[in-house]
Amino acid sequence: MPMARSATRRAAGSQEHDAAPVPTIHDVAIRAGVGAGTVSRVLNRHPKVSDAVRARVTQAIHDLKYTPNPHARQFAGGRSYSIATVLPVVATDFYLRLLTGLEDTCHAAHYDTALFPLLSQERLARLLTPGSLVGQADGLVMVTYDLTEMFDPSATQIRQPVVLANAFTPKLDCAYVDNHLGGRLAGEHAVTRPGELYAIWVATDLDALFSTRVFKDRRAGFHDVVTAAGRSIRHEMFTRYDSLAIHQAVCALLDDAVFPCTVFAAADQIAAVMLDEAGRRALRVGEDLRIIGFDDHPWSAERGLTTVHQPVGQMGAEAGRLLLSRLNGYSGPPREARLAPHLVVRATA
Amino acid sequence: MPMARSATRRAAGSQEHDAAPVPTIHDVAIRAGVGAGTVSRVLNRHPKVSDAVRARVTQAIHDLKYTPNPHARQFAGGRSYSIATVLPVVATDFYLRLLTGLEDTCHAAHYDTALFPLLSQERLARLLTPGSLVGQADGLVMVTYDLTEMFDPSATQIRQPVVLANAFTPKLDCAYVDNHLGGRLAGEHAVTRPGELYAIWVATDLDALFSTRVFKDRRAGFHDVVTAAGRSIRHEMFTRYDSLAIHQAVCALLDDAVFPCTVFAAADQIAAVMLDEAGRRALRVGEDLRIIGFDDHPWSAERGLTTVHQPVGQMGAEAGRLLLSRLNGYSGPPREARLAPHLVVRATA
DNA sequence: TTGTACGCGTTATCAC
DNA sequence: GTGATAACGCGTACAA
Repeated sequence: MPMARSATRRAAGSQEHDAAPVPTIHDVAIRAGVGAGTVSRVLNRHPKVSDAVRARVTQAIHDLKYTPNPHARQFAGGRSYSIATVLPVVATDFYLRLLTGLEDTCHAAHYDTALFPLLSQERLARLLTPGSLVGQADGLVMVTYDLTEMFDPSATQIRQPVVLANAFTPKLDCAYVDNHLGGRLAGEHAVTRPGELYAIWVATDLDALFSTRVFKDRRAGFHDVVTAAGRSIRHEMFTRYDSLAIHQAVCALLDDAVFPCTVFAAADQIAAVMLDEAGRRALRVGEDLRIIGFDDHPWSAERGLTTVHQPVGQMGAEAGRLLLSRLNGYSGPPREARLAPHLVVRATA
Repeated sequence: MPMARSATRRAAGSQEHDAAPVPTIHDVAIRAGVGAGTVSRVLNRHPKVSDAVRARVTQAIHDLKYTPNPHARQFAGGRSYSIATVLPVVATDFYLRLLTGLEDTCHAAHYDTALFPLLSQERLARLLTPGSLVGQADGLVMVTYDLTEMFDPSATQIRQPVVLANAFTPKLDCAYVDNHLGGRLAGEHAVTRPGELYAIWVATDLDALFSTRVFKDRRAGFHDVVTAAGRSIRHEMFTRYDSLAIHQAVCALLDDAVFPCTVFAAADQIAAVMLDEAGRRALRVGEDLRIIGFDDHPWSAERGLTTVHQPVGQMGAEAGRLLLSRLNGYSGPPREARLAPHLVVRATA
């Protein structure tokens, strides 16, 4: 007869406070005057539970401050209700928007998410091993970089479903923005403006660790349209995505630009720096200097930036949906959510 | 009689490949011709296992590519062998060094680590809840920010031992560098140099979300020494830790600096930008302009930067050691590892 | 030194 | 609609 057996469990090495017996599903069942199975059904939103019982159980859970033991849960053949997200450097608006979309979707389905930033190759290798915490998640989202490509499949011990966000491969579910189209949209607008054309791109892959096609696609799209219009780009700059490097590239471009001109900056972050610098140089933005960005971050509207809008939050949400679909049993061929960007014309171009 | 029962388990929603039955401890036991308990003992480095048996088991583990199921492991009353690290923005040399030290120590003890970057208040609140992945770790390292302070203890559902790295509180185990001493060391060197004194600090706490005493301590130490020497700082700048903001602060400082002078930059990152800008302005570094940094990153030596060396990797390692000690049963009062910085004199000052 | 048996908290499959 | 009960994989007494 199971009684106060819950009073036993205690995390190893807990600081001092001895009490705080972690309540179990049985404790809840007793307090609610039902069986453990019923509590489980309430927890898992099983449809066939009477409202009265559901209420009693919910109340008991609340009273006892009961939280299901995630390990026991996963262990019982169920799932851990956790999703691992592997992504590059975290502190940018882009990833913040993407993660918000992703997490909102996952949390709505009662999944928790953990972030695994890509810091080094060595760390990455350990990440993709089944013993690691990534291996314990029910599913995996890889943002911007398709890590499955970096290892031969036998070494890659990934057992969970994987979806890619902001990247594409035919082998996996993907949620991504059509960057080639984005480049074309920028190009179509740019060629209608008078004067010279310039562009600043983000140089990735410098350390050859990871690679993404995002900026290549934007550039290809822009080139296609510009060429088709019989125009050419007077000068293209490449910069690391670091605000000092961006500043230097912007200055270098403006130093020997011929005005009037239109600049396509492959990211709003770059466009913003160029706006600052243009102000410092007393250039008339929208006349001498026209600027088209890419991203449409919340602050882009405030600054009057003409830019290519990316539905970033939606991309995260789609990635979440694709993964949840797999977790709910879908096992067909890979699917994709290709999202279309659109141009937002404001004051700068 | 347990046989191929392992052939049953399968992650929900796995992509396609049906096979790959995940081996269990029983499979290993059978292959090695021993009991399951013995395999467990080998896994947990129990001393009383004969070398011969240990070898056979190890071989079987290798052959089967067996990995213990972490959930089952934790569930059986053991530990999950995972440590959660909560930290601010990740992509700086500082955190890279710290994490390296921390992870090396933890991995040596067969613990895996997961990173939880602090992106928003909302995310943080969910992090500290027992159901979240952070709650599943055996222990917790909080870097730079003491998150336990942000919530009243009843709401903070942290059940695991916590250690602070790069921060201090008397309530918890801490590994930190004596930043006040670091500031004093910089000050003592600075006052021996001719000319004016300047300083650039990092302004934290701007959004009042988190707070750290790190830069306050450096400033206080520097002030103490400068004042005691009967000197004063001609001008102090504050900058966000973002390379554009840093660049602006550096330019502003140099724009109306009186030379010769000595500048204490509260982080090497700032000192490096100042070195760049000084070169651009053709200032003679080490004569017109003397620069003292703080951190001593690997690249600081190459640039000849005089700086306060912080043993960052060691700080991470000490944090790991303190946590492992708790996990191994220590339950006494909080302990601290206070590490001493030291001045490294090179060409710039 | 090694094998056996039990229990950890939860979900799922039965009967009812 | 609900309550028993059998797994799930591993650690660990306890017996040998």
